[in-house]
Amino acid sequence: MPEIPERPSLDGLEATWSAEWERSGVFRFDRTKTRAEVYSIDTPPPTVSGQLHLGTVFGYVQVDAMARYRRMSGREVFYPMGWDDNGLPTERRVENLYGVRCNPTLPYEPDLHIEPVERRSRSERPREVSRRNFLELCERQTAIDEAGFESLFRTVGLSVDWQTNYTTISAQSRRVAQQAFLNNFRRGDAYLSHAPTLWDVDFQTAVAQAEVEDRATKSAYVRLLFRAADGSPVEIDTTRPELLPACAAVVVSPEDERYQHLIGTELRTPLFDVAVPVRAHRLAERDKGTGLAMVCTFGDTTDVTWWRELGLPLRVVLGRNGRFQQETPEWLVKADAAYQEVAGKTVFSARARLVELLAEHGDIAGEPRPIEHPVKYYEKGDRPLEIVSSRQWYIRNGAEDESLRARMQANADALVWHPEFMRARLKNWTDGLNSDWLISRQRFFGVPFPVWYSLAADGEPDWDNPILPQPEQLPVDPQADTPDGYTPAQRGEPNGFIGDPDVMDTWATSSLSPQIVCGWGRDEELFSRTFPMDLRPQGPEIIRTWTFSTMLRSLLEFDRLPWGSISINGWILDPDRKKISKSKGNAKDQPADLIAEFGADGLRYWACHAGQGVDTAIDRGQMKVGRRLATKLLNVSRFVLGLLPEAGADHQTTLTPLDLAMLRQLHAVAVQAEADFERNDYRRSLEGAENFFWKFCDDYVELVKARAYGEADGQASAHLALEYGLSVLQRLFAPFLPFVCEEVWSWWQPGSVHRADFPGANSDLARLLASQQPATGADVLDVACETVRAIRRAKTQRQLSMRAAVSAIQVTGPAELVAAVELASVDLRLAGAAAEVGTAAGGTELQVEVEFDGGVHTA
RNA sequence: GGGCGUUUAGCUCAGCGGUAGAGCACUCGGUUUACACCCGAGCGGUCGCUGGUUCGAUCCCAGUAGCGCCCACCA
Repeated sequence: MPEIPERPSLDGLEATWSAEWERSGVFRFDRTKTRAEVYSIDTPPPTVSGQLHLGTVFGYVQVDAMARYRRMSGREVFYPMGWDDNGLPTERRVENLYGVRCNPTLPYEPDLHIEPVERRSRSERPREVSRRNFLELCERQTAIDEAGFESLFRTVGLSVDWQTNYTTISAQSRRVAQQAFLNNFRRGDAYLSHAPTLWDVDFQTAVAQAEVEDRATKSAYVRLLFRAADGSPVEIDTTRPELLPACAAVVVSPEDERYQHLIGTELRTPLFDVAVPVRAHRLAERDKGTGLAMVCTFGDTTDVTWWRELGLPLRVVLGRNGRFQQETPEWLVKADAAYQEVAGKTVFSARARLVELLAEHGDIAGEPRPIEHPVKYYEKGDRPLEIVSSRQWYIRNGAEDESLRARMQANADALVWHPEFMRARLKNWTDGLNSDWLISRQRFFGVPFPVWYSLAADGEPDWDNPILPQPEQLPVDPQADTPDGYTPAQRGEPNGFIGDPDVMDTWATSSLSPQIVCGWGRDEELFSRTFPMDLRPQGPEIIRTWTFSTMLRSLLEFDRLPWGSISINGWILDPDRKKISKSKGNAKDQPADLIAEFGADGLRYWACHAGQGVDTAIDRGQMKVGRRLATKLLNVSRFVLGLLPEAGADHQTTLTPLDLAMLRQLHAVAVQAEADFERNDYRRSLEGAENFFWKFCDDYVELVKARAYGEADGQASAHLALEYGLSVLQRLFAPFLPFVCEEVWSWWQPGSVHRADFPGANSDLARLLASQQPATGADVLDVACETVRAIRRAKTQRQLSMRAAVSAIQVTGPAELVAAVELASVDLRLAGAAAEVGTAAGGTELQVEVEFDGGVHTA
C-alpha cells in the first residue's frame, strides 16, 4: 500500500495525475470493442480564436462527467477532441494579432517574418501579405493557441484520448468536407447560384442566414418628396436615403385606397430625377411610414422579394467594399453631379451628404425622425449587412423543399434531448428557414471548393459544368492544383481553366464532425464501431447552426440521425446575472486563475452543480464548496484507511445493524446515482452522493470510530463497512472530482478509479448486502443520527465541548424507534461520551434526555 | 410580433399534489488526537401576482408582470 501523506493536500494533483493518465493511457480508446460496447461522443471543437472562455470549460466539464460515468459503467468511451481552426474567427484573430490583411494578388515572400504587434491604433493600416503567407501565419498561430487549449483541458481533467485529436483545417477534415460536398453536388443537394445575398462589407464575404443576427440600431426616418406626373409632391419615408440613386420602384399595398390613383403611374425621384413605377404588392404595409415604400437594389431582404416578384431592373450603386461605386451609373447620367457627391463614400457618409443635398433642394418634408429598429448584422461583424448579387454555392436544407423539411423535422422528433425543452429551438429554426444554406465564403483560411471551371475561347467560365477531382485526389486546392486533362500553364487562359476561388463556411466542415472523427471514407472499421454516435453535447447558441447542419449532412449522406441524444448546456452569467458575451469577455474569471484558486475539482464541482440548459452564475462560493468537498475526501480517506487493518477487512464478517443500515443507504444512493447518470442527469447524481457523503463523515464515522479502534465489540464489522463505504463514495465522486478521487484511490487500490466499476445496482456492495441479513424495523442509521444530533444539541446549548462527559442518556419513543436505538446503543454511548444509554418505550416521538453532572437536558 | 425558459431564505440554487430544503452569508458555541481550508448549534421564506381544479397547490390549469434567451421582411 502506498504511503498516505501525513497532511494530504490538493495542491499539484492536476499536474501529477494528468501526467500519469497520459503515461498509463487510461483514457486511450480501445478500438477492438464492438459498437454495443462503445459510447461515442461528438465533442464540439472549440473555435480557435484566442483564449478559452470559462463558459467553454463549464460545458466541457459537464460532458466529461458523463463520459467518465460511461467509462466506469463498462462502456469504451470514444471521446475525441477537436479544434475548429478553419474559418473567419481564426483569420480575424491573426489579422488583429499580427496587424496584417490578406491580399491574394501579392506574391509569396518565403522569408517573411511577422511578429504579433503590441497595440495597433485604428488608423494604422494593416500590412498586406500574400495568401500563402497569410495561411502560414494562420497555421502558426492556431498551433500556438491549440497547445494552450490542450493544456487547459488537461488541467481541468477532460478524459479525452488526445491521440484522437483533430482539427477542422487538417488534410483529413478537408478531404471529408470535399468528399461530402462532391456527394451533395452529384445528388443535386449542392448547387451554384447567382443571386442577391447578404454581404459583410468589412469581411467582404457572403454570409448565411444562420450567421445573421438582428441588432437594435439607431436610425432615422427621412421623408422624401417624390414628384407625381402633375408635379405634385408624394411623400415617402425611408431609413436608407443614401440608396435613393438605387431606387427601382415605389410599392404600395393593393388595399391602400389613399394611393390607388398612383398605381401604374410613374414618380420622379428627388435630386436624381429618375422615373420609377408605382407598383402594388401584398408585402407593402399601409401603416409603415406613409404607406409608400421606396424599393432599392438592395436596401433589405424585402427589396429582394419586390425586385424578384415585380421584375424590377437591377440598379447597383454599392460596391462589395461597402462604398458607392466611383463611376456614375448609366441610369443617372443626367444626374452625374449629384451622384458624384456620394461616389466613393461609405454608406454612413453618403447618407449624411445626401440628406444635406436633399434638404438644400427642399426635397425633404420636415425633420428626420430618429428611431431605433432591428438591423441585420453578421454575428461577428461591426457594420450592417448589405445585399449584393454574387455567384455562391448552396446546400439544400428544406427551406424550399417541403419534403426535405419534413424529413428533417421527423429526425429532430426522434432525437433524445437534454433538456427536453431545447427541442423547440431546433423546430423553431427549421420552421423558419427562408433560404437554402449558403456555404461559400470569399475568404482564405478554409476548405476550398474542390471544383474548377473550364474557360471558353472568349475566356468566359462555364459555371454550369464544373470540373471535379477524383476521390483519391482529395483534398485538392484548385488555386494550386491542376485538374486532369489540363496543364498548369492553362490556368486563366482562353480554353483553359480556373479554380473556384472560394472556401467553405466553417459550418460546412463542422457539420461533418461525426464523419471526421469516426473515420468516414478513411477507416470504415472504426466508423462501424462509433457511428452513429451516442451523444452530441453543445451550447444552445449553435442549435441553429451546428445541430441543424450536422443533422442535415447526416440525413443527406446516410438518411439517418448522426447521434442518439443531444445535451445542451446552459449559459454562464456574471455574478450579477448578466450574460457574458464572448466579445466582451471577462478577464477576472479566467479558467486558469480559478483552477489555481479552487483546484480543477473545485471548478468542476461548480460546473456539475448546474443542470443541462440551466443558466448559471459564476459563483466562487460554489467553487469553494467544491474545494472543501475535495479536501474532506482527502481527510476522511486518510482517517478511514488509518483505521483499517493492514490486510483489509474480513469480508465474511456479519455486519452490525448500524453498519448494515449505513451500507444499505449508500447502496440506494449508488443505485439512484447510476439511474441519474443513465439519463445523463449528472447533477442529481452528484447531489445524491454529496448529501450522503456528509452524513457518512459527520455522523456515521463519528458513531463507529471508537468501535473501529477496538474499544467495543464489532470492530471487524466497522472495518468492513468503512472499507465499502469509502470505496463506493470515492467511485461515486470520481466523474466529478477526478483528481482527488484518483489520489485517494491510489492510496489503497490498484489501477485507476476511472476504470473501476461505478457502484450501481450490480455492484460489489450489492453482492455484500445480499450475503447479509435482510433489513427489518426502523432504519438504525437514521435513528442513531437523530439521537446523536440531540446529544450534540444538548452539549451546544450548554456551551460544552462535544467531548464533554455525559452521565447518562435516556431515550424514549415508539417501540420500533427505541428498538433501533438499542441496536446502536454501544456506538451512541461511545460517540456521546456517555456513561450509559437507557431506553424506554412510550410516546409518539423520539425524545432524548441527556444527563450531565448537575442537570438533565431534554431534547 | 412569435417561441422557449425563469421568478422559492440576504446570495447561489434544489424540490414539484399532503406540515418549505441545501450550501454560502449571518449569529452563537467548541484546544474533539482525520480535517481550524475544521467541528457543532441556531436565526432566516405568506415559494412573482390573480383566478381555477382539488379534501388539500410552491407543485397541475388559465391569465398576468418582471427577467433572460431564441426566432422574425431594416420602408
